[in-house]
Amino acid sequence: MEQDNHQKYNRPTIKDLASELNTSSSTISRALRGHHTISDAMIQKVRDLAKLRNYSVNRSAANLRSGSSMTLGVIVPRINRDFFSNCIAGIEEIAKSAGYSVLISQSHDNILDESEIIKTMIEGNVSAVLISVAIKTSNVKHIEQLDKVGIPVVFFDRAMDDSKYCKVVIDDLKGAYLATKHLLDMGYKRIAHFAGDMNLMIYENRMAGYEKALKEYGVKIDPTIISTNTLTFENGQEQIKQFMQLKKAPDALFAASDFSALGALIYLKSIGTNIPKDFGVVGFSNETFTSFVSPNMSTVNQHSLDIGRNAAKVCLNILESPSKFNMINHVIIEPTLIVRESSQRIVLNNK
Amino acid sequence: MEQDNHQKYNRPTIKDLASELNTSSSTISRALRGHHTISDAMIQKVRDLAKLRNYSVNRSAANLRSGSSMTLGVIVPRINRDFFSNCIAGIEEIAKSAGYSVLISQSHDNILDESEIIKTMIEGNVSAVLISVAIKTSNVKHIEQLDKVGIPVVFFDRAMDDSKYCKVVIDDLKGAYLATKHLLDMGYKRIAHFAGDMNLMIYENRMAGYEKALKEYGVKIDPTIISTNTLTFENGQEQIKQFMQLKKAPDALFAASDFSALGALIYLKSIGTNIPKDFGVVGFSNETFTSFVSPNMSTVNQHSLDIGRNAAKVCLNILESPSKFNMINHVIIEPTLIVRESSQRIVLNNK
DNA sequence: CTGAAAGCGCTAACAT
DNA sequence: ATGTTAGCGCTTTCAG
Repeated sequence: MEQDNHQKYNRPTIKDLASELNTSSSTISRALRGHHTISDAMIQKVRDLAKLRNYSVNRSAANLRSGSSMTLGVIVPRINRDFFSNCIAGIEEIAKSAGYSVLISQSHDNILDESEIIKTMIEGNVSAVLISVAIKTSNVKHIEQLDKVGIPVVFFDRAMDDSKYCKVVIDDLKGAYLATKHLLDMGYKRIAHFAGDMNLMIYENRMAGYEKALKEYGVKIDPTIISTNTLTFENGQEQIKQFMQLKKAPDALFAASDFSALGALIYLKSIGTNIPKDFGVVGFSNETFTSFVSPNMSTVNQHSLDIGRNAAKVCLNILESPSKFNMINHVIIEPTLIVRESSQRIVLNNK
Repeated sequence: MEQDNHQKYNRPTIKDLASELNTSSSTISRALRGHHTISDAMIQKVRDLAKLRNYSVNRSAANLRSGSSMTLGVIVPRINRDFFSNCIAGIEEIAKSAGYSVLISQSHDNILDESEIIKTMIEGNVSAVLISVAIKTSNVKHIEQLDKVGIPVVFFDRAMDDSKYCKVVIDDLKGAYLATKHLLDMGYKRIAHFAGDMNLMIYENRMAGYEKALKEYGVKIDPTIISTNTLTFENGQEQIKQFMQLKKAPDALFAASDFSALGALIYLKSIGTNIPKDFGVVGFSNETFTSFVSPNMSTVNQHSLDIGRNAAKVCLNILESPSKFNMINHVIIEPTLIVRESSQRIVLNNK
């Protein structure tokens, strides 16, 4: 029988395939999924027909019946950051290999959007949620909605300071420590710090690493050259301008964000500062542009792909464990320092 | 009654709410959706209880029954490009205001992934698909799968050269023309061109715009300073190196991609070329980094947010029209040239 | 304005 | 190895 124009868009169901093969829809369902109790011959026959008739499964029906969507929900502040898109790539890699789909959403660093997304994910019955929280997310009420309905949550990178949740983070303290220590080793004396939002553990830890290195080298911590909420290009430009007008201006910068570090670097160049001779800069995240900009920017590599992969693995562990909520996983990834031109000067004799 | 630990994760259904209010599930369903035949008092009562019981709708069930997912599927090559993430932002804005969700997927510029994603979207019964095709997508077989099941498709930016589909594109020819004309006006004499994949209309058109400007100024087109498939940073670096070794090396570049333009710019700086005095560079897309790099890079603004908005609008038009496939929409967005340092030199007298 | 009943397409006990 | 049956949670006629 030829295609019927009257029902051109009526997609075939397993029932249709079943009647065409004089068998039952359970057999079709099983055959399509390669169930072991179905004969190879039947599997072949069913799959051939399915292809011929252009059959595709109705996920809504399958999800409804089985109670499982085989989908991981991923929430990030924004998708156009290399860091996050790499995390997502890592998640996709592991999820796909385990038969899960990935649903990507961005909160735009907005807690209302984040809340909304979580609601949608609950409605969609995602198997688990992997989240890097919005910057202003200081309470976890909307995240607890997931607990209430039994959906596991794994935090990555930007985690809440609540040890009852699984998380995959880098050792931010160490990353910041390495960066600051490196600047000190290069002979810089007054190292400024652009921190982030102190709500977030990651920025707290980066600050702590900065302070640890200074202490270790006997350098006094000077609050006048530390600023918080300095994460964007614009904020970085603005802030460094102010710092450079101080009587005791800094001669180096460790920024918790590549973007604000870039803002500083561009400003300093515009006023004729020689980088790295007179001023050293180290950022954080290894955004692609850090290797393009001139001078190339030193930065801390967070191994974003690994963060994503590990977050997905933790997630799958939970999903496959019988008692889903008895295992708390805290994975910590080691950051590495990438030294480029912006901080690599010949060490001065008068160090 | 207190929470029952035995069924802690049994999410309430409309049936549960119905029995608690001594009404029917149809009434609950209608009330939750604000159906006009339900009294305001009842609507209030139902919504209050729903909130109290932490009810959330089961989308799988709703989709299955209603046959509509109210979801727009979006497929882009990669999400970590400002251009695409802005398009997505535009789509999200319009979709959300019309009550649609957005499902984001990336093809990684891989036709197999793209095919796979389309399959998944069909299974998920998305209402429509908005796609910017993978670079190697020269046949539309996998896209025709969508037609077969009656899912409308809207192309944006990277469209197939097949007028039966709706598309939202910029006037690439004009953008390229403006860029090249500008370089000529600045007195550059030998303008090279980094083109993209000639499968894609956008790159074909950019090439055409480049040629149009040259012809208009009586400059002969020289294939030795035109290269194709030069879209990445690395390719740009490599290619400009070769061009600069020619006997008749170019003194300017119009690149169809900001990334390859950046590669060229960085290489030229590394060999001491003075930009823009001795060499002019114009890119394409207005990626964020173009305004950071030094010298700032001139580029063509594609108005990515508008592309996304328009693509979503075209999509909604189709979905709301009774005869979904009788309207072909071709929207063309006007690009604008952004002149920055990399091409803005004092016009020489010997022009 | 509300209720009863049917069924979307699929999966999974249970039967054979 | 396959068929029968029930039902996931919702929406939607159709009837009051």
